[in-house]
Amino acid sequence: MDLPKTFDSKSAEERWFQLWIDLGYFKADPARPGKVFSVVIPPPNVTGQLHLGHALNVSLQDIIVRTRRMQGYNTLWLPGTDHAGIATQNAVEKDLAKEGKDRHQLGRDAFVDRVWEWRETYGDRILNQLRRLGASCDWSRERFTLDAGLSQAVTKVFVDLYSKGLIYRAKRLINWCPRCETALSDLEVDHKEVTGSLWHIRYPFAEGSGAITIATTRPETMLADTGVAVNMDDDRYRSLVHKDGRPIRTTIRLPLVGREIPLFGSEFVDRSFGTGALKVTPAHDALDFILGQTENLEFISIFDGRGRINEYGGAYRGLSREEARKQIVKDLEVAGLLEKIEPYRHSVGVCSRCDTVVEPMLSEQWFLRMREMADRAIKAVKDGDTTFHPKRWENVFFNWLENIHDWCISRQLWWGHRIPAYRCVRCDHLIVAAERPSRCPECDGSDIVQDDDVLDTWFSSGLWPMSTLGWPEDTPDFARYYPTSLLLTGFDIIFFWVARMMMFGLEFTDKVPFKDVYITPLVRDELGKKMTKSKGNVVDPLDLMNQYGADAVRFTLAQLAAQGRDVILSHDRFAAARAFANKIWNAARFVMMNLEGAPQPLPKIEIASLGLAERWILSRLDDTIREVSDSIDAYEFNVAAMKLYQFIWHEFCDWYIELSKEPLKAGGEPQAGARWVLINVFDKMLRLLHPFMPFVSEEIWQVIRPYIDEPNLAAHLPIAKYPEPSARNPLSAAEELAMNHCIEATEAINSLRSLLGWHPGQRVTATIKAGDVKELEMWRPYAMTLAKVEALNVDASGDRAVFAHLAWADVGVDAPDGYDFQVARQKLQKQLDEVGKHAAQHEARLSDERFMSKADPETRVEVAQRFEGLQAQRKLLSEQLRQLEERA
RNA sequence: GGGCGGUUAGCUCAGUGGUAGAGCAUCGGCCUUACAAGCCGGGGGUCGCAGGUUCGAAACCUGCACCGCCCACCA
Repeated sequence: MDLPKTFDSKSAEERWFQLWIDLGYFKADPARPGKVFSVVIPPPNVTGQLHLGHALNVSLQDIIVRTRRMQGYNTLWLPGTDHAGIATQNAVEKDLAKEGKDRHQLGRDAFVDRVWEWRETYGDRILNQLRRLGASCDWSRERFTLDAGLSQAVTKVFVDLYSKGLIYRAKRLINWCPRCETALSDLEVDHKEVTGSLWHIRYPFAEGSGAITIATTRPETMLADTGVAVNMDDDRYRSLVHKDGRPIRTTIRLPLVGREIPLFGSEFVDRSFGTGALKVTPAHDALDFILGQTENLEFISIFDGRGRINEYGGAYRGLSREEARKQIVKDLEVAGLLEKIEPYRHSVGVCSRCDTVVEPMLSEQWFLRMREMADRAIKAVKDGDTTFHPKRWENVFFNWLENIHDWCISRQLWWGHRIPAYRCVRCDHLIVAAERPSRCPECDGSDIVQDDDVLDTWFSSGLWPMSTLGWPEDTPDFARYYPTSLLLTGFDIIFFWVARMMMFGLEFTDKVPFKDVYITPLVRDELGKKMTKSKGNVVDPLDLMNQYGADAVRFTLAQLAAQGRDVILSHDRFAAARAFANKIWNAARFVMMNLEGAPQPLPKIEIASLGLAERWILSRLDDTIREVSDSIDAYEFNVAAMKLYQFIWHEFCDWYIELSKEPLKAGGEPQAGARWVLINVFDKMLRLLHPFMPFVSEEIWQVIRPYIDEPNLAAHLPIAKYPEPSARNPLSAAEELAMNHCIEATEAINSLRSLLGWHPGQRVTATIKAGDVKELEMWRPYAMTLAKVEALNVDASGDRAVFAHLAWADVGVDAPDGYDFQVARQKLQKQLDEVGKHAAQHEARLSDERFMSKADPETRVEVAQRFEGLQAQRKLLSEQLRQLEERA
């Protein structure tokens, strides 16, 4: 069969993926017997656009999922998307803004309809992009966090946690985003360094004269000040808060407002900061909130939901925080109370979704008590029920859970799971229930309204491994596939997601939701920078796939995914992976070229009757099978990828294909043997490669498939049996050694020729003589063990095939005309020095009593052998040098 | 302020106690009927710095420097 000269990745991707789906290869069946391997995908946001983080994540998952499936596991990889409450709502709001509208103009119902429309339009986009990568999910089981079943799980969990007393309602200081107009959890606040100012403001005492100067970065919040604090040990202020060893209170008249507020001492105040005096705004600052509680201060909220000054702000009412700040500073200056302004670098909290500076606000919200659940999650990991890879992430996990605060789970958004809490309009009685109650159990009133708030999007994500499998129903899927085998995700959502799944899983099923957690590194650009839209350094995986093919993208990401490292992109690597795909493709062309007229399938051949080279490559294949599957088991994707690369390119292509040319030409038994080995190795190799490069492997495998002799041979690679190494090594120990020496000797000959300046370009003729092993001996004393072949006359033009023959033979080489003995002599001398140095090192070691008594015996033998080899090499190099000098 | 990770060839990275490695780049030589997206070869590294442990350290320990990240209520 004729194959085109280069591999067309695009057409292969389109053809095979659809076919695999149509044939149902990725469909999981809980009724099927066998060991289970189950994974739920970290659901991308519906608004999402595929980025390299997804590509890495999905590639690695697909590698292990495809491997397990081929290994015969009952495999489920469940895909889906997350409604991503705040993110999606923002995206749709932005879309609306283009039409000059905002969500309030639409109203809640119309807005939510609009988001659903958005979801219809874009929700599948990212999943299609994952398919483009070749993700072998069971696409018939696709889930969405707002699906009916998943929503029921959310409701059940909320109601249960409420009845257990773990969910409660409380008025606390929370993070408020004035743009999104919702509460945020601590995790949803990013911290950003900004250059602001430190305003020094004089706060006059209420009685008598004088004032205390406070320093603040937020003068506008002074409208809500209800106290001023100093450190009680601060000499400057001690007399103001202490008298005769007893605390006293000095009263301050708040400028611009006129309210009287107390001055008090507190250990929380840092004497060295600013003036050592702190204005206290309990309703708008976390530290001040604590001070307000301990000092029993008044809590005044000065901002409305949009961050504007509210009705308590008097003349400043209606101003934004920025406007209020300007105006207040100006007014203070006019009043002569502004002492000075210093530039000051500090960090502010911003909404991680819209970058708006968040406002700490006093607000009544729903909270989830975390302590007990967190302790259980910690214990589960400590007990080894769940293991992180790499292990160090466990410490990050522990650290967060140990210091966990209660989780603010309510959001004042419109897009998400509505909180199943209801209130009787008549008597204000609160009812938390799965179904809307028709009557108030307290007053029998029928006017009942549901809580307007929705749940934090991570509340439903936290149930993902359970809810997607049908929980709380006891479905066959849930029974069979929960707990899942592996969670593969990025470290950035360990807190948001991994920890919460652990806690919910343990709380509701008494089981960890996953046995292993593989944490992927962060993908960075070529300069090592995090890829963000604002930096404009985002590399689109779709572009990469178009340029290099999906296989090359997957393979490269696997190669770069060393544990514990950031992934840094390198276009060279993608290009190299594409070249690799093409290399395999061309190897396939070679094989097919040489199968003309061969029977289908090829008749089985006794391993023992095969030639040495044939048995050698089979032996190397066995090693590779072991190494690749072990590496995958250990989640060392980069190691597995490198082993495959090395074997396929540098052993199979560079060596075996060259070695096979001779027997293929010879016909008869040698040809049949070589053909069988080519097909056999290629087959196994493609099966190993398939999880990494599904498309090129399938494309080729289909072509060679008719020649494969296997009972019940699978129709396609995704369901083909994963290779296992042969029970017995096809090579004897002696043969293995000989073959390795053969390769080394060949490389040595090449090296020698280069070293001595006999470049292939000079077209020297080498005469290969059976029986005379001088030249090889020179380089490798153990070359004596090489197999003997018939004498050949070959044109030594630098071809691997020719050298393969050289390696099989004993070589004598004559110097060409015009050979520069001087240059050769210098190079040889350098080589000799090098070898001498190594030999001396070894000799010193061997004569060192401490080494001989303390090193383990194996090492001693090894060193002794190496020393002997070096000695022999030195002797022969000297001899060669002597000869050269003689001839010169 | 606490914690984590990194520092190995020009670049991107493997290497966890025994002669410093790979890919890419570079240089020299090859169009050789699978593949020039290829083949053969060369050059290039006091393994961030300083101590320590050890017969032996890139690797283990201590300290330091620089880069990056995470957590934290310094106004």
